[in-house]
Amino acid sequence: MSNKHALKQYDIKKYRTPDGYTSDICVFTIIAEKNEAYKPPTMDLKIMLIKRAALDSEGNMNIEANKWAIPGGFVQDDETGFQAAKRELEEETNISGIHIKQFGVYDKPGRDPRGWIISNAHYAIVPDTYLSLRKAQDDAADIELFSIKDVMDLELAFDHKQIIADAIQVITNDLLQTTVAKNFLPDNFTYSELQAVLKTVTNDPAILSDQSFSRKIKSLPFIQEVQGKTTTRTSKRATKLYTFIEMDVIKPIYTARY
Amino acid sequence: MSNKHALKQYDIKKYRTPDGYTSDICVFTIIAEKNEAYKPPTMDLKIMLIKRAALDSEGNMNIEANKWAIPGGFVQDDETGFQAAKRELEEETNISGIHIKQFGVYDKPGRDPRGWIISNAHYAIVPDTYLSLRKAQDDAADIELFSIKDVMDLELAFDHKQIIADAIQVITNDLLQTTVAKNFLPDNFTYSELQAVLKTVTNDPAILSDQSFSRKIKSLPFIQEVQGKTTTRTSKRATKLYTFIEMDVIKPIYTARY
DNA sequence: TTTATAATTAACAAAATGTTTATTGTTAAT
DNA sequence: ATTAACAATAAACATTTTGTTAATTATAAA
Repeated sequence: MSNKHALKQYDIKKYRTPDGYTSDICVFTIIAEKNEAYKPPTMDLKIMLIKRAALDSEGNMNIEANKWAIPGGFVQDDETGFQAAKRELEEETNISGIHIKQFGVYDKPGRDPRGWIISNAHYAIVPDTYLSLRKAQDDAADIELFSIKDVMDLELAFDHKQIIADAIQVITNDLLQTTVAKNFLPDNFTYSELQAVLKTVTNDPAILSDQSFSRKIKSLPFIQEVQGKTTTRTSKRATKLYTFIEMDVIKPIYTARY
Repeated sequence: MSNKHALKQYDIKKYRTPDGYTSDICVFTIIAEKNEAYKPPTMDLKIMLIKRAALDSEGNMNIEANKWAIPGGFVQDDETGFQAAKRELEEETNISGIHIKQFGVYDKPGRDPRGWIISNAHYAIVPDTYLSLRKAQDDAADIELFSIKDVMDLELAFDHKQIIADAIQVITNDLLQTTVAKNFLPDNFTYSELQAVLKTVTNDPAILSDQSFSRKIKSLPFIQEVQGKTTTRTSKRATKLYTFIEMDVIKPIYTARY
């Protein structure tokens, strides 16, 4: 078998090559909904979509026109899909340091009517302020934030419905099982701000309960209390601030409580 | 920006296309090392590698010759990378129903000297019996199982060292945070068999302790005791058997104990 | 001055875990 | 036939953690 394998690998021209390689990005942001003074925030997880134009630059009917789609573009031959995602997103938002993670490949034959096009899919976490700003600047008819509760009801281009469904699943897992939530928060945050982020993706009673969560946060090894600094963002009373510690955390499902 | 985006997507011929799209597979198996009668097994997580031939089918020097590599091959234009992985693996092992999961894309320019080749990487879980058999059948000089503790010391082809390192990280996470361990086990297994699988990737004391683990397994919602059936595989005394229940499990790191 | 309210602490019962010590059932050795 | 060995459990109990409810604190706003 390994000879067969070697043969296959060698004879490169035998194989048809893809017609394109794109990098696509599910851009998530969390907006604070009822952000009243001295109140803990209520948050909602949103995804940014762009509306495909009716006509292309040459005045012809555009493919998948008027449908909502995730942003993306072709990967250049001097960059990785990850770098392409980063480049495109930084062009889009004018900010750097965005958290991006690759989560899937979409390559089903026929997924794009223009040819055999491989999509390398990423998700990105963008602080709310940037996207709200961006939307205000542009005329913005073609860019919109959708709640993850609503987005599956839209008519979406290509196989983007599947990509988005997968992205929501992955970011939900990551928010709960990694420290990626830090990318939705300021460096120093209150327990209720972290709690609000987690509440966008879980109903776990231990996270929903203020008393339990504010007690628990003190014993988490990947979170540290910031000494001598408080805020009144969420309460009239000065509130303790916390910060994430860089650390890999893996907790087996076999040792958890049910 | 969305116009720029639409333009980019339309003008497909402007972009260089990849020279190839491959599907590569890190094949993991767990072999029971000291499998004495009436003893709980001691297991070791292994990865299957193939040795690249010195010469190709035309008698020329092969690229990356004599180095160890993960199996893989080109994706055909009528299949997905996932299907290609499945096809290649089934050709290889002659078994079906293998658990396969996509975990990464490797597309760094220059990663393959033959051109711009995108690798879609998967990991597969194969029961030990099959691979041992296979190895015995072939002359098998070119196929070998390496312990994940040793594999990083080998000279590996292309960027396979990175791919393997990532695969080990991913399967470690998955073994602990999902029910994927079931693919290493018979349908009905004892607590010590499951424990042996988990011990290949963790030192968590709650998993290492026989008493704790055998007590805990009864309360896990995704594992069920098999009524009226026992085995003496691991002990002289008849031992209870368990089975996995199909179920998604997510346990937040924010509610775990530390 | 009072009210309202977010954050936090206190208190305590209930549940889970760590740990040590028995018990059980069976094979293999004497 | 008896006994030693041993994996799998169960039992017991101290310790830790959690769920829950109630109090306390601090401060803006009425």
